[in-house]
Amino acid sequence: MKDNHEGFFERVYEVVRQVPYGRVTSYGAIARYLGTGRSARLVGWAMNSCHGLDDVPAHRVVNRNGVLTGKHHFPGSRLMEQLLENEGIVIRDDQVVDFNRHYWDPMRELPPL
DNA sequence: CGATTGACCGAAG
DNA sequence: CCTTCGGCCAATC
Repeated sequence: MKDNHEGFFERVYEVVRQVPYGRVTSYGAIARYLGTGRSARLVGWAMNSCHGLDDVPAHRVVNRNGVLTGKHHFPGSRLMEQLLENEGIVIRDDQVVDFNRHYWDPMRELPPL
């Protein structure tokens, strides 16, 4: 509880870590929650560094379209899809079915900064 | 310190 | 509908 914001990553990780089981969120939503808003790419960048962090369920983070954009970065070919389906989420054509229903908005669920 | 990039988003052609 | 472009911000080369 002191070096929380060593970098932008830690802040992203913190939000992703709070994503409940069986839920998904988007990069833009996290970015907006952090206040960066227009820098959703930074969130994706942070995920690039999330390799090795088991506390950061990157598979629960998709783009605003509900498409598993980062699935290509996961080991294997369909690990991300399997992880999501393992949580009860249905994936079809690399896309989350009923994304709106599984969507978890940090701004809506988490308290404001 | 300058230039590049990156798992995005949104708009425009 | 699909492709292209710009922006925005931080980390990396």
